[in-house]
Amino acid sequence: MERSDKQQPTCEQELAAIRDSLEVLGGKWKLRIMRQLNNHIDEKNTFKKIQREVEGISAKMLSKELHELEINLLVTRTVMSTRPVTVNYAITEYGLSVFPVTETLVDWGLNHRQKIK
Amino acid sequence: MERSDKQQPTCEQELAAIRDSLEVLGGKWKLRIMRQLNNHIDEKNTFKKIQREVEGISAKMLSKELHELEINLLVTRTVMSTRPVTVNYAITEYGLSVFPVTETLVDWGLNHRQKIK
DNA sequence: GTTATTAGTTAACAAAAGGTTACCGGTTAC
DNA sequence: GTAACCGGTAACCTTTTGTTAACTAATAAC
Repeated sequence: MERSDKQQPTCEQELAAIRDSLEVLGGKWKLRIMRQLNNHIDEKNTFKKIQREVEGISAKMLSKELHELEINLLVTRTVMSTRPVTVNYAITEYGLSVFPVTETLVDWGLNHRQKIK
Repeated sequence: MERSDKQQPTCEQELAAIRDSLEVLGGKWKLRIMRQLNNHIDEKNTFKKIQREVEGISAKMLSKELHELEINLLVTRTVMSTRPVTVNYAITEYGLSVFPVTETLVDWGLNHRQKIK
């Protein structure tokens, strides 16, 4: 271990890492929600506001997806003492790390659409 | 358009591109198959050989996934005139373009596992 | 003729993901 | 009191995804 302390992951570990990434970022809504929060990062993003702006999502799915994003430390949930009570969701510093990943997915997807058209 | 001929994709186009990427590369088996083919790129990779080496995959899924990869120009399918007939699958030049994408997924996934442990 | 091999296909089923509707508790405005 | 707004939850249904087991056609070895 002269050049680095990092172990090379095994093939199995790499496959597990891909599964982890796709589990946390995959599905129909997670990245849409993340992008929505990121595009309005200076504003208050309440549950209802997100639901209005992420087109087509139901309360059930939004609730579930936000909870999973929160567990994965990508967003924070803050109950505000307004009346009626509102809940603010915000991207975390760590949550910003998903955007380089999504960029590679965007680039590959755009290129692929050209390729197979 | 002074600095580039490329149009900036709209938000909708970016979301569509992410969907495309996840559709082509997502699911339980596609990236496993691609990695298996890439790790044995100098060898003949027949249907049965792939099935033996991609642990747990059924003939039905392997058949379906290979067909989809072929449609997306990521692998080629070649019927060999051996007896009994065998079919060789190989990654295309274009197919290699998925590996930079998978690397970012691997890196993010490995980092994320550290983060939430 | 029987068995084994390759490369699949088919049908039935189970599990996971996502959608729909109705509803709850707390609060405020009318 | 009634209706509306917020942030959900629960039950149920549909669609998508993946699994299992049985089967085919062509060839070859015994």
